[in-house]
Amino acid sequence: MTSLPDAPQTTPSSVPIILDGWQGDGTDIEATAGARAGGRGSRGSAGAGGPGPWRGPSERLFDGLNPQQREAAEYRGQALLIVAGAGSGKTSVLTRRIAGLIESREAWPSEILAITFTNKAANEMRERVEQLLGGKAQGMWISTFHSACVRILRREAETIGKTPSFTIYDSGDSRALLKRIIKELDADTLGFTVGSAANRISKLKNELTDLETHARSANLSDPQEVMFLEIFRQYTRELRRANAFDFDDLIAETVFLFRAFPRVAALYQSRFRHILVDEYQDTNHAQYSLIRELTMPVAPDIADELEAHGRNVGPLRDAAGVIPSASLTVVGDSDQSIYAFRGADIRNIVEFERDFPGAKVVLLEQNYRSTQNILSAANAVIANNFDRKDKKLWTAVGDGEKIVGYTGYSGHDEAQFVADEIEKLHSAGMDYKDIAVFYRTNAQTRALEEIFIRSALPYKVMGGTKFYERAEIKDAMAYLITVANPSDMLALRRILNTPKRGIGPATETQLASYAEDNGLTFRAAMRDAGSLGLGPKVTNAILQLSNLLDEAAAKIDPSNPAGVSPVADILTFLLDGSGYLDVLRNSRDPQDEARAENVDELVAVTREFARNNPDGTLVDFLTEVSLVAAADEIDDSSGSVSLMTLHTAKGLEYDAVFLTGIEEDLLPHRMSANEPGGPAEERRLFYVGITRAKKRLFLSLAMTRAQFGETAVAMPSRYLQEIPADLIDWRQSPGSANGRGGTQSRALNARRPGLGAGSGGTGWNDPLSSSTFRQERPKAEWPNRVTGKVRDNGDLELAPGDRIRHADFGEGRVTQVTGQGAKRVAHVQFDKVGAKKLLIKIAPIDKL
DNA sequence: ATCGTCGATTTTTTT
DNA sequence: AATCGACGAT
Repeated sequence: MTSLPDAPQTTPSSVPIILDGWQGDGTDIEATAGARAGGRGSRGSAGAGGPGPWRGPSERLFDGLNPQQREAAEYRGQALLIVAGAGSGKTSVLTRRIAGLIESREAWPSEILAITFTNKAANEMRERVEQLLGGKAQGMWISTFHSACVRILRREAETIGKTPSFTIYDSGDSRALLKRIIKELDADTLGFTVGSAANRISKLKNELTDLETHARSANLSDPQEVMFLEIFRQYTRELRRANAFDFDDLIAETVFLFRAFPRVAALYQSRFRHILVDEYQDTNHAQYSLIRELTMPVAPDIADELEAHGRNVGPLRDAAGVIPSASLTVVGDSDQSIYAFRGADIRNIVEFERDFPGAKVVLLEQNYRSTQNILSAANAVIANNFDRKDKKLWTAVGDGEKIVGYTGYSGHDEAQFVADEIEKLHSAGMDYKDIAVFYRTNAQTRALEEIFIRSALPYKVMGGTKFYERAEIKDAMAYLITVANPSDMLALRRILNTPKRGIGPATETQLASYAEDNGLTFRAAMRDAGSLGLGPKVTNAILQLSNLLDEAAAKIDPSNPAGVSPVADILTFLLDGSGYLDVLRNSRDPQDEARAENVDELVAVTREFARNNPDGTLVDFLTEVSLVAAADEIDDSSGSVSLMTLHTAKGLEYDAVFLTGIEEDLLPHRMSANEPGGPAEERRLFYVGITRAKKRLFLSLAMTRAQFGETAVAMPSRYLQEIPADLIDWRQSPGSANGRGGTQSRALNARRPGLGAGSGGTGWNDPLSSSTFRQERPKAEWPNRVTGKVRDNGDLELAPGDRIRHADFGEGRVTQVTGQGAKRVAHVQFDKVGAKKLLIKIAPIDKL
């Protein structure tokens, strides 16, 4: 840490003092650290380079920016909208803008609030800003909407009747709660499902409609409405009793907090002077409102109050005594809006200029990511969405290679194509980590994974069945949650009889009614189990669990003279004391072994957490875990191919991208057909996928796809025809692959008149006539058909030169064997289908 | 209270 | 195909 020159006059001197007031509950690690250090981080070049504090940011910061980017980074004003096409370098602009504000002394780091879409993006942005500044810039808030709101809510919890250790319910928890409520109310008879109720409640919260407001507008003569109201009421009540917020509450409750307590709002309004929001096109109404609240000026009387409470906001105030609103920068691209289903409102960005009169708009159209062929495809596709401002991405890097297309017979065939092409790319020198495979639905991973495992391709599935959603992890987490937040009945109920200790539903009900009758909490009732007149075995079990939890609670009690234990210790204490791990290890269910390993992995995660956050508390850990997103798991150094949904792919880029399942009913998805604006949003999703690719783009689909265990015929996606035919090199085109003659498919494949450079024909750039095609590959024996069975070849010994027979690929000769033990891989030159790599243990092969 | 079996239901995307 | 819940036997 280099020391900083004296506080510059241009910087409001109030800031460090404001920060002092933020140390209250100690949950704000960064701000606290920043305050102790005098509200600043160390800075390399600021003092050394410029002669005086009034100078603007140094030239060095803007190196390599094009004129538009530079304008966006340098503009100073109340409101700035950066319309940033895909790959146009918006992160560079944002980071330099932040670094410039700090370096020129226009702002302290603690006056910056930057909102990103994922934690990963936040961490990257923080790193890049610190890199630009040549040191740590402590006190900046760079985080997601949800993380920022949690920090605010934990700090202000008491104001709204919660404790700072409130639990965050993820969607799974919300659904579990709703399931109980719906069952209790017999609401399913009125057609309610967990999903529909969860959706509706989520929508309402995203619109900032709370229970009372909704009750006022509800039609009480409709029994379904009445029932929904009751579900909503009970759900709200249970959350309150559990001292918990759901995901949507995090945003909505923060807005309500600000609206109900202007003085609390003023703390944040006066602290954050520069607010930057990334992916603005995906903000929903609640998030929009949050930004509006934060960018409100502070009225003179409230500012007086702040000063009366010792916050020196004087230097911020104008002649009328008002603290003017913070400056707002938003970055977005309406063509990449893909979250309407969860309330994102494209109008937030489209109407930004109306919302913030006098706003400056900067357009970034030059793309630094992809080749022109890829961009031309993207432009052509998105041009079919009508009500949009025309915008054309362009690049200076040249055409690059053509897009490759492939139509498989089945999802497995398609997956095999993907695996083969990845192998080719890899042997041509491309790293696995620079390759990604995208799909519309998580269910599509199955076929891909099956083939990838057999091909011994290193891959990683992002999101999907997340680590933290596994039952054994949720169990272990429930122990921790119960310790941190004893009111959380959902968590307590989960561990009550996990592992099995003889406390069944009947006992649970007795405990609950005992608690009710005596005005106790459920936990207190457990401590009193002796006076319930239950069997000695059950009584003992309850008391044992109760003691275990109490002892664990003592370990996080700050008043405990022995000090606070690290999260890892608490977790192992709970796992040992409850016998949870022992039960898994001694189980004869083979899957339990893997579960035990997962739990061990969680312990490792807690250790890692302690390393990264020396002062991190149990609540900090639980928060972090609750707010991890699929994209956060991506480890750039992993050396594996990344598999993810198109939604998760947003904001990422890869050298080579495979877009799979480009079929009707999948992309666009069947469910989107009825939604207004659905097909347009699906097109944007396709557009987002295309624009992730830097050098190579592969589009693939299948003629038949397995779903619900049945195989259904699939049609090529309408969006495929929107790409000019000359951009795609079809290895196996839908035209021929679909030749079997459905009139529907012909209609879909027919070239619309006047479109494209087409010289007529099918419209598909078709290298294989359908007759040769079928002759070569008779439908009866699809070369890449895959049997769903998992085999175990045990220790089949193979050596170079051996002849083998593969269930799908026919006969071939082993050329090489690599790898060890269960991961032994045979390189086989097949007579008919060429070279493949196979995982010996599970490949459907026999030695001849 | 626990375990096993049968049958229903499932798949859109996510913080 | 696979998971989840309901129901019935121990």
